[in-house]
Amino acid sequence: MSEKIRVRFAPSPTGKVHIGNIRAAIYNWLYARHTGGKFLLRVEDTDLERSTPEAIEVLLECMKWLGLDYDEDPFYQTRNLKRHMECVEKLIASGHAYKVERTSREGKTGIVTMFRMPKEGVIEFDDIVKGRMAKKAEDIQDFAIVRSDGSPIFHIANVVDDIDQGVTHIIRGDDHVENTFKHIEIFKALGAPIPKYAHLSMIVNQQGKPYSKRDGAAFVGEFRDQGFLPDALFNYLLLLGWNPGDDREVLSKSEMVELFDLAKVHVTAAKFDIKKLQWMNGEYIKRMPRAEFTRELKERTVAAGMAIPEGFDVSYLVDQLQIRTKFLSDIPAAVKCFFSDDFEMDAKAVEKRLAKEGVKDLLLDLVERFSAVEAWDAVTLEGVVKELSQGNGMGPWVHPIRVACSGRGEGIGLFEMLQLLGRERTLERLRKAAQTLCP
RNA sequence: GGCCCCAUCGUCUAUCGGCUAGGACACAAGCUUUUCAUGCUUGGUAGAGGAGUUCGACUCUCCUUGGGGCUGCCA
Repeated sequence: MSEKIRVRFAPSPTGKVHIGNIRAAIYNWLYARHTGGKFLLRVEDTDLERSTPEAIEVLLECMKWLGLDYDEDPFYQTRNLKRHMECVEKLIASGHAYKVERTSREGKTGIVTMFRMPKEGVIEFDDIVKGRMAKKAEDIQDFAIVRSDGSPIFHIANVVDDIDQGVTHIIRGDDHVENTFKHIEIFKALGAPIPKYAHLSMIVNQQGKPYSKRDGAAFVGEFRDQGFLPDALFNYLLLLGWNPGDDREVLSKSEMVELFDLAKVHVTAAKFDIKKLQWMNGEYIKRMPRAEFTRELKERTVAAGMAIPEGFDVSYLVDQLQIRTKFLSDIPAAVKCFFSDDFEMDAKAVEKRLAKEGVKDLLLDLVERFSAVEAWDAVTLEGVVKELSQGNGMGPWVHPIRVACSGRGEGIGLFEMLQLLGRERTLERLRKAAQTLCP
């Protein structure tokens, strides 16, 4: 590759980063890393209302969270205003643009600068993902590039910035294909080389409409808050429109970089499937280094206002919990029964497992039997229940114990849980449940 | 309305003319000696419709239908 590849991610900061947008960033990043090119960031901050320092901070945070490191300093569109206007002057001087009085949709009348599209011929380009694209020039109207208040419009700012940043490949959303025909003419009129284009399909909802916040979490921050891992989100978004050509799905960053091929990106829109993302998240949690999961467990426990007592076997809990965890944010609820006596009793579980005839006696009987065991460990305790069940299934004992001791119908292995709880607390909870929750 | 793009299981997809159409998620059943999970096994469900090209079409061409995008002094 003789030409040095330069791609860019050019979002306008609005305080939230949409997954469709960040997927474009991911594809840009991967393409740059795969080809050894540069991944540039351009902040299109011309909407001064929304492009606050906070909004920009959110954007940078999201990129950092996902590991989308960029080369060179961020390029701020507002700082290139002078160049935009210089280019507009050039276009006017060369006859490619003209001023005219117009009335906007809002009814404001003023002088705007229009770009003059050719009136005949065909504008065409080879899109790396969509293939040959062509459109008759006559089908595209002249369009405004400077507002009546003198500020440059997206089309001119975007193109001039791409020229100034030396962008060679523009990888962006599908919704820009029509703009591309316009932008190509601007590049030509300015005497600049025309970059290569790759248009990415959109992420859509179950109805096939563009995926929006109405369809669920739509912004990167929401996924983070829900406990999704950045690498899982990254991996899932990548797979939404690209695959390595074999059956591999969970890929490391280096595999992604090595295998990514822009030409194999799909043309069709992909429906967002939260279920598969959840599965992917579980896969990533399972593969998480143990030390990291342990750290997360400790941090999240403390952050939820609980303390881990001295001598508590965290390692054993990690053994039990890591493979079962789908969301790191589920950790506090999953560990609460170990670090607090003030855990919620799931009403449905109580109804189903405790509020039944006979359960009270069963629990009290267990208290007695458990009191008698010498060694308080999972194997011994399981032995006790196994003996009681006489090979007919431990369900009748196991479920009430679980609910009585943890308040929930699901969790880590029951006897492992009792071992972690310790004799005193287990007996106490069984007694309490028998007395207060059973008929 | 005009212009552009798209079309394989419910979903993400493999297939670059030979297919008994493969994998993953989800779902169902079973196993892991009878808990919650994990893991494993098994199962069902797909090429929008119609012409054409070809020995042969999911793969190529055309039409129809359906879906999406654009058509701003938004980006």
